[in-house]
Amino acid sequence: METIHLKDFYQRGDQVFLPHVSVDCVIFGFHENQLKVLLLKWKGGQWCLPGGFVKHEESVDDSAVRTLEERTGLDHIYLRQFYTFGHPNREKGKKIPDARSWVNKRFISIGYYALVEFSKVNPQPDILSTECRWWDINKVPALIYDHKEIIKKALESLRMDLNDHPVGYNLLQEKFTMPELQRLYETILDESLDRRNFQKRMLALEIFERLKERRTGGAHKAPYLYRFDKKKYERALKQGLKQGW
Amino acid sequence: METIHLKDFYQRGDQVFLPHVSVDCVIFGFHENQLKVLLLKWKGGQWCLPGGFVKHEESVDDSAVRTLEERTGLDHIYLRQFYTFGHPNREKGKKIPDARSWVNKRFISIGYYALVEFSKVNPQPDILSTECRWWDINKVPALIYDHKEIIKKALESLRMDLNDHPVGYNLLQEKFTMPELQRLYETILDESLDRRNFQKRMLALEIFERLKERRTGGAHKAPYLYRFDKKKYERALKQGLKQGW
DNA sequence: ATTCATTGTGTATATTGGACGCAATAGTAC
DNA sequence: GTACTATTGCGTCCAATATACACAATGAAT
Repeated sequence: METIHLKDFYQRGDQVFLPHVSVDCVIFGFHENQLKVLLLKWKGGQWCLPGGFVKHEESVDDSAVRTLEERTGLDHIYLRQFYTFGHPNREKGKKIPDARSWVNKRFISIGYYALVEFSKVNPQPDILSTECRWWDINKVPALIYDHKEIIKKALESLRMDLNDHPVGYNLLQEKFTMPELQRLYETILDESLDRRNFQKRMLALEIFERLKERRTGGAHKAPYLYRFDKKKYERALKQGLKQGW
Repeated sequence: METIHLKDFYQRGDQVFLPHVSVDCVIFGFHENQLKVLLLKWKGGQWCLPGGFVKHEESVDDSAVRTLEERTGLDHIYLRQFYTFGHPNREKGKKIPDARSWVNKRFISIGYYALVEFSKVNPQPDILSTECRWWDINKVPALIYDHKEIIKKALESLRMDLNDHPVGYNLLQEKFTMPELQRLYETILDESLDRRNFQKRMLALEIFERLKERRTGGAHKAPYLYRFDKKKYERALKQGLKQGW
């Protein structure tokens, strides 16, 4: 994409990308007890979700992965498709410089959300934007199109998924404490949880490994550090990780 | 669609429909204690899911609704988008008569599943097919493209949704008995449930109205008839219909 | 050494879920 | 009509789980 000139992109992008189909990514991060989303500042001045288009021979998933890698500098990101947005007027107020461009048509957008380790991300704008940075989930600015609705639905999906898929650790550093994991859950779910019951519940999943290290430096008793244990996780999955019925 | 000639559809359908975007519907029915799906016999001879294309000014949801109404003769059907399929080779072996047609390109397909009352459906083939009929979910024939995978994912989604959304009644007639509802759940979930606990659990939802009538004619004690009560349902939804956390 | 917020672990209670008992009932057999 | 049988409606008991809460241990600050 870097080698494509903007003019070419507008005029002949449809030779590379499928028309009418786009991908939008809601990239979640967690920093200073706040849930964040990564947004781009569109050259028109407004903010929007990082997204992209699907190459003619590329899978939609891969398109999302490519967008993610380009915006964050990371790979192997936790990614999940959650909904496809297809209202004909979802891009109300669309303003594309080149009126005749293929980009100036109606688009169906496939929504993905991603969970990333905040501190590792190196935000990079794309060729259509001038800035890329984190926003507090409660303070996102006005966004183009239906992107606010997409974020809303992504958060709802994440909350639902959290019930039966303990994926929250993807938002934390490799080693983390139970209090840190709890703050994360509380922030995502927007409610406070009992410290002791939370710990019991998480440990009952048997997908974390407790290290001998502790997080020192805090003003009080040093909590243990934990690490996600993929082997334990896969074993737990096979046993059926607590689901309905 | 009926007024469109097949030749026009292949040659100029892209003036009406978005290229590269399709909708596939997994229509579930329930009959004689069997879960059924409605399939079409493609003119090439193979079977496939009922589906369609999205008009330029039409929402994707509406496209699914249109397909549903055309294939079943019903409206106000319970419908849910569950996944979008976007692998570039998902239509391996595609054989479109007109090789140059827009239909002969790659398609992204948005998957919906529908729950319908079996006895009310009047199956209708579309212009690309010669036959439309129900198939037992366990006996579906070879299907084109990735349609078998789509059915599989639809069933998984239905099973998941059933945990927190008691939508099963959509598959039954207006009045039904608890044993009938239980057979339905057992069929969808593919496991047997305790009769008494099932009844307790369903009635605890407080979304059904028990009628004074009973289902007579059976060889034994006549069970009560129940009916879905939308007002109760919406009240229950507001109270939070049993979810995690 | 004392203080204090925080952590690790445990218990007591309430709620839910699953296994099962039993009387009532609608048809069948005689 | 009477006895029989499979099914239904309603209930109880026990285990599993979830929730509320108690208390000692810890580590930095004073």
